[in-house]
Amino acid sequence: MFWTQSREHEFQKMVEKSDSDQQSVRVRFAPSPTGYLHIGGARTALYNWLWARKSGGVFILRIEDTDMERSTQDSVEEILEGLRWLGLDWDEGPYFQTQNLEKHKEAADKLLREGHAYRCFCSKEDLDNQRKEAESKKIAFMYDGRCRNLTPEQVQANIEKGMTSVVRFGVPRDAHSVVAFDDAVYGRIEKRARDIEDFVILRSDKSPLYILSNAVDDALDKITHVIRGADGLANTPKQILIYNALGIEPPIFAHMPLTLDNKKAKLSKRVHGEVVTISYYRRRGFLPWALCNFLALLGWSSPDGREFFSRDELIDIFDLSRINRHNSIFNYVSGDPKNWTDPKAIHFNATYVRSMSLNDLTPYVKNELKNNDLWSDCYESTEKEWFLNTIDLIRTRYHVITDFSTKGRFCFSDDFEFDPKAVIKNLYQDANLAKYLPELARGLNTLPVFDPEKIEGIFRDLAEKKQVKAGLIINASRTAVSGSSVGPGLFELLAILGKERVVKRLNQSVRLIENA
RNA sequence: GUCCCCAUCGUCUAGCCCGGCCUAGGACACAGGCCUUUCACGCCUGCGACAGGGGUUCGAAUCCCCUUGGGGACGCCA
Repeated sequence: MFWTQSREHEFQKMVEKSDSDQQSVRVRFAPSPTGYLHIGGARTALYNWLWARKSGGVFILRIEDTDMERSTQDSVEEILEGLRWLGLDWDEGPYFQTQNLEKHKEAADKLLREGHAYRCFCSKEDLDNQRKEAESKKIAFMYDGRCRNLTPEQVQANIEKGMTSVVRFGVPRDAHSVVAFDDAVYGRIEKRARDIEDFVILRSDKSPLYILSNAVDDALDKITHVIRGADGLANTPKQILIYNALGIEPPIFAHMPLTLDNKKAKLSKRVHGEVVTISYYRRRGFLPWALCNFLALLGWSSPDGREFFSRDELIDIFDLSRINRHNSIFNYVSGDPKNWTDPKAIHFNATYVRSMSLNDLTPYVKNELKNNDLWSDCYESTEKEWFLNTIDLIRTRYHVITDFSTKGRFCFSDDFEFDPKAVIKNLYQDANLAKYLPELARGLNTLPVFDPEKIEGIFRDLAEKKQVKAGLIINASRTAVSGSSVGPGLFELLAILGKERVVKRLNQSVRLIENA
């Protein structure tokens, strides 16, 4: 009676469509907005996105916001923001599951009317007690289906008495009934119908449950491949049952193994902190594609053993069939400042930072410098060549983009810090440095061409003249001009910094030395 | 407790489907060395795994069974 003619028609169309022509691929990422976008979610989104792009299909974003109490707008924003940053652009959506609530109810009504579902008047308290008791006796609890055989008259009578009811799906109970499907990753999965309980699809307040909403939305969105975490594996037989009862061809399922922590527990912000959130990687200076590349390899491998791929290369080579079946571990150990996240993830980022084209890298560096008041527009005009040479020189030892504004600060500002250890090691080493450095500055100042070769000549000459090892003045100079004891080859570095700044910093360092 | 899934170096994994090419390959991490003005990069070397037990077979990491271990699901959560 609630089932209107037009809705009926809609489902009918769906049925016809699904078993006619081979449709193009449609996949979706369907997060629930109850928190942040995390590593696991991003990986799921990535695999869906890759599959869509590979097959020339459509990637849909659907926000499953039916849990009104826990869903927040902030969370939606963060998820969209995260996906955008990762570069996982969607073609449709974001759709919101709550928008389809009526359709979910209609599907439930249809199931009810056609005898695939029934009203259950058992109270929640009653069931909870049964469950608890079963648990204490260590026996499996499954709803016994006692309301399944209520006659229409009994149902009517209960309703008139004002009893509340939920709608349960009536799982086929023929002797050897089996629900089976071919998972694109796990292969054939079979489950005996007798091991599936009559699950609830509509609450007593008539609101649909996820298991129903999700399946109906996938049908409505004409999803062809459901690529999701393996935690959805156990739900799948139930959803297949729903599809079958609705007369809809189920999508192809591809369950991907889960990513756990090094104790094989679920990753969560609560216990692991920000390191599981995507926004953290953005803040810590990760390149979005480096993260994607790393994530892609958590549960998937290429046929040729390669690990680094451009976007297009990965899209080209990615395939559902090479997703493996065992869970992987996100190798994060807390309290290690160097390996603050999975070391392999850092390795990927560092490799991208030092090997990607300067053209692709520059926007990230620009943004980082801007955020730290180190940017100057001339880096894109008059000083462009200098800027490019500079980041190319310093990037080889950087791991993350933030390094450009911290470790690399001395290149873009005179206001940088001196590492106390470096000062002690390189500047306090020899009191004569207070004389050598200004002398060096004078020598450098005479150079008409400030290039690495000429600069080195000045250094070597001075070392010989003073009868000291060149390393002494080289290392002292490094600290004097950069504040650090580590960095690129010194002569190249000085050439980049330019005569004026070098001479000034060399002379100023005398004060530091004299304070020793 | 029931059902489902999984099992190769510390971690990510190749090999498994279609047994022999596997004294098990690669990557990260770690250790040592080379290069070097430092730190990186790079290069070289080392460390390091087929969970255990049965079968099948001339031959098993690969096939089968059991055990063990791990994960997931079992909500009027999603």
